[in-house]
Amino acid sequence: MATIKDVAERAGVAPSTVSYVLSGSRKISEETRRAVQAAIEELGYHPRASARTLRSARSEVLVLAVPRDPGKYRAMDGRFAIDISDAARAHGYDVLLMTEPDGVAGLRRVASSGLADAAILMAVREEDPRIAALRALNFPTALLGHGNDRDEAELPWVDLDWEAAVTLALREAVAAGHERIVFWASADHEIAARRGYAMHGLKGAGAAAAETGADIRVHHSSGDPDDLLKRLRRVLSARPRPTALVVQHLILLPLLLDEVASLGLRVPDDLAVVLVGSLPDEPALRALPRIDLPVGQMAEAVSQLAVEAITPPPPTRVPHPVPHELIPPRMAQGPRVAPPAARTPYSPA
Amino acid sequence: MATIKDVAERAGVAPSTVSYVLSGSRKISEETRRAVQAAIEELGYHPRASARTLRSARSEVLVLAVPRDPGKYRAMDGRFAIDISDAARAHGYDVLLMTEPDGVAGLRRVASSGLADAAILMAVREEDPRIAALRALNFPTALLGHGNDRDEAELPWVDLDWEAAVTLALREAVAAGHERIVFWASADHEIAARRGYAMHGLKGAGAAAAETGADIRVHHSSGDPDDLLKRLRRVLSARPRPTALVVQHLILLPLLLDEVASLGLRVPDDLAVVLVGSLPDEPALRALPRIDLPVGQMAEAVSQLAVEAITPPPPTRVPHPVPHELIPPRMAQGPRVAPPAARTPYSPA
DNA sequence: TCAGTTCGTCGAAACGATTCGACGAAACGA
DNA sequence: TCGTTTCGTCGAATCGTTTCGACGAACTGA
Repeated sequence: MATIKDVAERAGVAPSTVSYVLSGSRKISEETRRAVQAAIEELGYHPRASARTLRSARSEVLVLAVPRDPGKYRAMDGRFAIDISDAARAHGYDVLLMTEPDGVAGLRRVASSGLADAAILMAVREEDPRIAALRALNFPTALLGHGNDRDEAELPWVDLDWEAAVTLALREAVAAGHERIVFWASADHEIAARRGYAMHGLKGAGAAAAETGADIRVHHSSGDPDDLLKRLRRVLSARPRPTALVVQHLILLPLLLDEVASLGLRVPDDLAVVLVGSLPDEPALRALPRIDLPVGQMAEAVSQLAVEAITPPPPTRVPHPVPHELIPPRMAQGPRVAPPAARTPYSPA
Repeated sequence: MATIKDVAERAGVAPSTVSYVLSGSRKISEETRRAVQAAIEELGYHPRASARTLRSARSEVLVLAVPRDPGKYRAMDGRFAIDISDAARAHGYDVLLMTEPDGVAGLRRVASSGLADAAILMAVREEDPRIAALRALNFPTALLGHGNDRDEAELPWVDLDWEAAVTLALREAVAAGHERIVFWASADHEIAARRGYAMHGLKGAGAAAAETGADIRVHHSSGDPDDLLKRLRRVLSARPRPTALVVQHLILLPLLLDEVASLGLRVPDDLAVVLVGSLPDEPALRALPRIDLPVGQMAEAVSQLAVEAITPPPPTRVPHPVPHELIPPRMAQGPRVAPPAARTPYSPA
């Protein structure tokens, strides 16, 4: 493994000169620069990350805390991880995965050993102990998602405006002519845990009801497949039957659609289905009107916030506000909400 | 940030003594050990990873190269990433994500800067340039999946025995009484690229046909949703209609099932569906007989191989073989393959 | 011609751990 | 009593960068 010393020797200069060529932080003559560059190429030299980090106290690494519900896996999380990694690279950072069930110990270890320069937290929960731990270490942190926690106000975050998203989806359903709409909210346990997206979604349903005056019934989903199906059957057997279903709880969506089909209901003729917070670019979902979770945009934004948190802007006369980004929802490219079929075909007496 | 020196001062010993307490590589009196431990607790001391790495030339990090088909996202990849991260931690390693579209440059950078000690490559393709690059650097590497590449023989890998898996699935279908079975193989582009799982799957179908003598038709899937649906409709409109469908191309499975339903076919009464290589613990799939991809087991195995590749076993008289692990398939817990319905219900004359 | 700049490069210190050889004190055997 | 081990600890070198101050040489202006 070549070191900076080897490069210096081969180029006939001092190691510090090589360093300056690399960093560009001092003026170097064109001739010297060329000699150094040549030596670097010839030796295939790459600076040791550890030496750099030791000296500069910067690792150029972000740690990403992935939520772990043991036994449960959400495709969305993987997608975020990949998109965040891409976005971070664009800022010159690599991404380290933190999947330990006890995120607190893991984050503490990574943060205080200097393995990473900042953390990105996914799926923050209320009174999240990871937030407290990182704040105690004064470790730069950005959050993906937000709730209503006190601590969160002090940290930068990015989120889809779930409230506006649910309102928008319901409004579209109403605009398409639906009068009896069911909002299939987050699962019981998410609501019990007062997850941000869950609470905001419920609020959005309330707002839509008030705004449109339509008959919007809210039903909580369930994490248990059988339970979910039972509830769905009950909801769809009500008379008159709802003609549109706006779904925020998407983890079990295939199961849900399957059940709808086996109840003999055709989508969208018998039941219009609208999704809120879906995985973008999912071919399987292309036939459904939906509001995708803007994963790419959120990944880009949260990476940027994390990087910015590393070197706080110079203190100004007016205190700098902690940046929060609420992304407005928009309907995905694709089909619009289908109008309800006439309940009973028109038959003149 | 406390350093080893601070700890030493507070404990009234030399820095080296602290190091020995931490590593246990020299005998230390109980009294001193306690004093040092106390100082460590009080100061919340964590050794700097960079200093450690600089000195020891070990970063305790694995880099995981995630396959990137731009615009495409496979939930399986995220799942592997998370499971591998868990498994690596159990060996004392953290995982760095490598998602750069040009994996070669990224891996070269990480490898030769000493950011990681070994690499895990997912979705290896034939003549994979990443393999060549890493081998040129003599960088410890383990592969997830295998094909028929020359280079692969030199590197450790883990894979599901796709050939046996497909054979097993088809054999189960035959055993359940099916006589006309369609094997829905990988997509055209995967086969054209001669991906390992695709080729092995096809081979398994051939083996099953030879073994059982059943009428097994092989159809290649398509990456294009519309194309896939077109092919499916053609296959299912053949007369006599196949009674079982063994599916290896699962990315578009929901779409496929949707189409089956909208053709008016009930699963499994009109058409038994068997999956090969599915994501484990997917509630949506619990009603289908299937052979799950053993993600956890593969993640564990590939992590272990990567770690072992870092410190090669001492050379023995007989040369050490490169370890390759082919995991035997097994049907997932859940429903068995349903027998075909009698084509025409029995009706005594 | 000479003092003062500017320019390009160098040498050395520092970052924070690990580890080898050394060393004083205590324990040991003869 | 005196050499020899053994035990526990220490000091110093080392890993490979970055960066600060210094220092000749060349250039400037009077």
